[in-house]
Amino acid sequence: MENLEITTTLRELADLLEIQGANPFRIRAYRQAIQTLAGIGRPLADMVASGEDLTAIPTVGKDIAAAITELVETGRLQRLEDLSADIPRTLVALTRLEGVGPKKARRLWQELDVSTVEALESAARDGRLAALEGFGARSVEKILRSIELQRTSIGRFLLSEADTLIRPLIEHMRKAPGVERVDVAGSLRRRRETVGDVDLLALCESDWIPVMAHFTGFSGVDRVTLSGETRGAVVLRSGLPVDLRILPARSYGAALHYFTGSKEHNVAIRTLGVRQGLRISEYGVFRVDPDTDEDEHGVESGERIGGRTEEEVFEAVGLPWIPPVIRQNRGEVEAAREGRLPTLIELEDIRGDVHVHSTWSDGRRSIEEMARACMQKGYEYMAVTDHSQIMAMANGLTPERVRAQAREIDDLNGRLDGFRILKALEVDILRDGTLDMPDDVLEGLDLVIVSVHSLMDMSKKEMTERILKALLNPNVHILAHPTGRKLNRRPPYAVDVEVVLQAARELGVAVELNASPRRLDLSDVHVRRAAELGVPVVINTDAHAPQHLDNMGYGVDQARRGWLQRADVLNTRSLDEMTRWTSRRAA
DNA sequence: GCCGTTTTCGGCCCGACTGTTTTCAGTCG
Repeated sequence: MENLEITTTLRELADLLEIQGANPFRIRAYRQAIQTLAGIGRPLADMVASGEDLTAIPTVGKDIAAAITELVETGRLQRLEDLSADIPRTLVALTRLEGVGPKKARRLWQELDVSTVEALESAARDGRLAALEGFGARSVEKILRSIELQRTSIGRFLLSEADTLIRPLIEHMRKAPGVERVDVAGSLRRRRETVGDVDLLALCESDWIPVMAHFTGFSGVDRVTLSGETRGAVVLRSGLPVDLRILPARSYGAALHYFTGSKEHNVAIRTLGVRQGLRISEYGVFRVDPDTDEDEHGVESGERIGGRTEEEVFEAVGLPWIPPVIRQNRGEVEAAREGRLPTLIELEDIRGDVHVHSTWSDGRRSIEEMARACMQKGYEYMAVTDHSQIMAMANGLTPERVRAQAREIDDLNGRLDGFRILKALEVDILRDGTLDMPDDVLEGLDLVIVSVHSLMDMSKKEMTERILKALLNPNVHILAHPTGRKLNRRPPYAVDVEVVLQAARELGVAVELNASPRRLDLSDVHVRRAAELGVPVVINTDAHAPQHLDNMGYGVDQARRGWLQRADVLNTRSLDEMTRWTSRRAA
């Protein structure tokens, strides 16, 4: 059993306990353990198998260790099954809606007999919900809006989740009889921010039947939805649907291209082929024989002129290989034809992370630990950007604590060789656009990030003005997670991104591409626009623990989807260039 | 439910905001 499955199960248990009204600290204990477990790179199943003491993991005690062991060994959790006999598990889905928490979910169930999102929607529409004490017209409206959003994003997995969930199946398929290689295609290969399913390709020149049996026989399979000779489909226990196609070498590149998509990109490529008398399909590139009747076109009729590799497919239509991340039919075919494909930024180009939290606010590790983790990545610098004081829950910094933190950073900078910690803050943009920190404090910092964490329901006009006002403060360098969205959870707040980008250009402010897989904010489209406008983009992880620094790759993927090149991204610059840029605004 | 002692029970981050209230519960971060 995967770590993600274990944490997902424990999370469901915690959610149900909360709806039940259990001791809040007990629930917190579960959540803290989930948080810790989510950051553990090693498979818990291995630790169980080798008899390691799981209670050695901080926040994991006797009971949670036993739960993990039970899950690994039996695939089930008795206490969750007992609990769900009393409380419908579907209530958990209600708490995913904005404005509905455990208490309201419980009341909806007990007082309206509503236990599913569908039933809640009916109750909202026929007036029963508004009649319930504590609910009014506005909350009904908010709930309906949230249901609508959930409906459009339902069944989609975060890119990071799909990466994790598919890995064991790929390893499994690499051991299938006669399989020479296995590749990911589809939206996962294109690194889309969320994926609905995963497409796998397997290269096999021998008998395919045992390969398909190997696939459907994988231990993580919940159900098999399709099992033919060349194509199979399963749903994993995690809910992730996976398609497999088995192909011979002569078609493999064509299939990889075809199943990588996007659909729109494929249409563009096929159209190019048609003009040159070519038929391009997942089986290969074929020269159409004009003497052959239309209905005599078998899948492999005509002269095969390519298909072993993707390069052959592109070459057949006179193009260089196009990176999967930009195969969106957003100009890449034309750019390829004209020899002006971008040289996309790479993870190795990144030289620092300038949005990192520490235990001074809501981070989980000290500044030194975070800095050492950055050094291990080969970075030259890191900015500590703890929260400002209005983020009370996050233990935000007062001006006094900012000064105290500066002394700690000075000390560390004196000790860390070849690395620099920048004194910085993530300052909240208040309702009126002023900043949650006096200017004289900001003036003493190396770097100032500003962001919105409250009052996200403002009108577009108000929110845009609020952010613009914040950017006008000459101490501000970077606008973090500019739209506030959380994938599959919360829509972006209403803000005119174009106006903000224009202002950023005028004022010399950079915009962040927040690399957290849950945010990836700005979007590919908006970062591309930023680069087009000449607004520097900075890719940051917003790390609250060392392992979050690994999310940089997700930010880079997103940047690549937005066509960004190294020069477009601020934190590809050296420390000297970076400090020159940060001191420029104040000058 | 976990942790750390005060060694076996008490403490565990809490302020802002919303929508509904008329004094506050619930949600969010």
